[in-house]
Amino acid sequence: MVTSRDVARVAGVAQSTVSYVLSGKRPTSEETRKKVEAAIGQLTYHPNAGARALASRRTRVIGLVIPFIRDLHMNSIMEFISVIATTARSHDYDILLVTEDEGADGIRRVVGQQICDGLILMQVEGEDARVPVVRDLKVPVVLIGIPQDPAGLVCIDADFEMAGRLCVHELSAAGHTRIAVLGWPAEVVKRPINYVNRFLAGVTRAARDCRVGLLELPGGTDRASVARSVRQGVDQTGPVPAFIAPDSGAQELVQQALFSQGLTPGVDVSVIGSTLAVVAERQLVPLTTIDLKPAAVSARAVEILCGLLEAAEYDVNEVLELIPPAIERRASVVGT
Amino acid sequence: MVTSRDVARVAGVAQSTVSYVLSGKRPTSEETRKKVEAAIGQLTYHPNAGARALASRRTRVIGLVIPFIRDLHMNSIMEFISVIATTARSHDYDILLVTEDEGADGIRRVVGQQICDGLILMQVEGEDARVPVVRDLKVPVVLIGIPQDPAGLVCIDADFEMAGRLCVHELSAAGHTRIAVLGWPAEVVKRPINYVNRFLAGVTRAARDCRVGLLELPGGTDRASVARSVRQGVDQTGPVPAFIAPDSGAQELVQQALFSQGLTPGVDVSVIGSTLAVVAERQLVPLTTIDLKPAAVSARAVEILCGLLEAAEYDVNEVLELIPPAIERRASVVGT
DNA sequence: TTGAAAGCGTTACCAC
DNA sequence: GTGGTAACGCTTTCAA
Repeated sequence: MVTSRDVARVAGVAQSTVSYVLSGKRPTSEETRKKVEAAIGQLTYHPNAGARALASRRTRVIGLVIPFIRDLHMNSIMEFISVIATTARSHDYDILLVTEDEGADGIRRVVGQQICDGLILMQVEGEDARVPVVRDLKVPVVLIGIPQDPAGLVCIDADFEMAGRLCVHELSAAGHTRIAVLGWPAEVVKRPINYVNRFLAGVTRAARDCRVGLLELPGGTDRASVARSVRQGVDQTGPVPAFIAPDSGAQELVQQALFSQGLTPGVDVSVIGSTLAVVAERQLVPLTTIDLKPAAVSARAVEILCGLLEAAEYDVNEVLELIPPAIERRASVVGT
Repeated sequence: MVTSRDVARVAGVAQSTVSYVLSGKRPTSEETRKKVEAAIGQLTYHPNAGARALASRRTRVIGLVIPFIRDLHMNSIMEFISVIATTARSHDYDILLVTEDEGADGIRRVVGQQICDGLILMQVEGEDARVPVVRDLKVPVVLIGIPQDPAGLVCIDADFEMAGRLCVHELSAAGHTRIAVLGWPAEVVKRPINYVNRFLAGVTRAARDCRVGLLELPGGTDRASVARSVRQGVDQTGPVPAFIAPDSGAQELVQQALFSQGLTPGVDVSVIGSTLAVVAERQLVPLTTIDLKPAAVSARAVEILCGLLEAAEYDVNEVLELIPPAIERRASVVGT
């Protein structure tokens, strides 16, 4: 392995000078910098990460705690990871995976071993076992998702409350006076996942503000239960309501259920969806969608953490940042 | 930070003894081991990863080169990552992410900086830009997927050839004499992805062996083109053929297309699928499926790499290991 | 503007 | 079976 000593020898300077040229932490003459850079290129020198971490007490690695695979929203998780890794690299950080099934010990281990400088927690839920662990860690941590008690923590998430409001306002503006909102599947709802509540709170509040009638229907991931809910909404007395399908998995099923009721979304009935996932629209009639911007959320999480890591002091103030969703009109929403 | 010196002081032994107790690289008396372990527990000591890497020239980190997000098979990618991370941990290794968009430089960087001891490359294609880079790296590398020229490389993948054969044999045994096989979508086929060819080679060979007629139909990810292909298969003169739907994304569409032709899979027509993905079966009539065992493939990749890492010598012999798929009969396949 | 040298916290060799 | 100590390759302080 080629070391900074080799570079120094070739460049005819001291080893420390090589270090300073690389870090820029002290001024160097144009001449020596050239010499050092030439030597580095010639020898294809890469500073040894372990030695650097040992001496500088900084690893330039971020630990990413990924959720245990639970077959829900796996593709969205992949997008998060991909964006996080890329954004981290643009700040000269690497990503180390910590699987959730390692639990609290896993988190304490990577911090204890000083394998990474900080942590990002993905998919933080209302009552998350990881939260108490990270709360009194002496490294900066950024949570994606808002736990029940975010006091003293740095959290970021999509603004689900706003997403709910946008859905209702969009439909109301199109002339709808009755809206049916499908719930999330039971697997999601039974755990205390805050974004569900935040979304529904937004919907409820906007419905009140816009004076539209609200019908909450059970959600599901299977064709039968979604079809049942849709039928229930259609069978109400009065005009056919507009539908809000907040879970990406259900959107396609909603379409199909409506079609089989003789209703064409975007023509006879309005449907609006909001999703964290890169929903595969290929099979769908394009519709208005609320984009919760998972990429923006992930990128911002990294930016925030890198900011904390570069800062001199770690005495972090509580942060709660919500990324506003974008509304994507891919087809006009019609009135009933 | 608590160091091994602190542990040594508390335990009343030499620092080197602490190291040896941890590594087990030399015999220790029961008594001192107890003392050291007690001190470690009491102080919650974690060995510093950087110092350890520097001194031992081993990081106990595996670099995982993940494919650039291309919206195809993202959930299967997530399963791979999850299993790889978990398996690596069970061998006391951590996973560092290297995104494919960092390219050759990214790979050379992590190896050069000695951030990791070895590499796993996911989703290796026929002509893969990463292959020439890793070919002459002085760290062990395991490829998931078989490149055009696997000479001198350690490769592992699902046995797609066998999967193709199994599909045909299964249908032939059920009495079918005509089989229609849907291709992969153009996005997949236009790149030289070897597994597609391997699967089709298996199908072709088995069709010849079993003397069944073979009809190759274009694949697709949209409802229209899949429906067109299915109709084409059904409209042939003679009995309705059995269908092979190798791509997970198309399976659901095939079902729907058959239904709308008045054919019920498993009753009027046979369909067999093989998939790398955790296919969402929720909307499907359960059918016979070829399970390509992505988890087994990923776990084995890690096992192989760990084996190479623990071995004294790195002079790796070429390896090409194929994991046989499992056939899952979730409904009987009927004859035409 | 630059060089010399003292750590950083391990591992592993050499004595005993 | 155990202790002392020289690396490992870098960062950073102190002198010049």
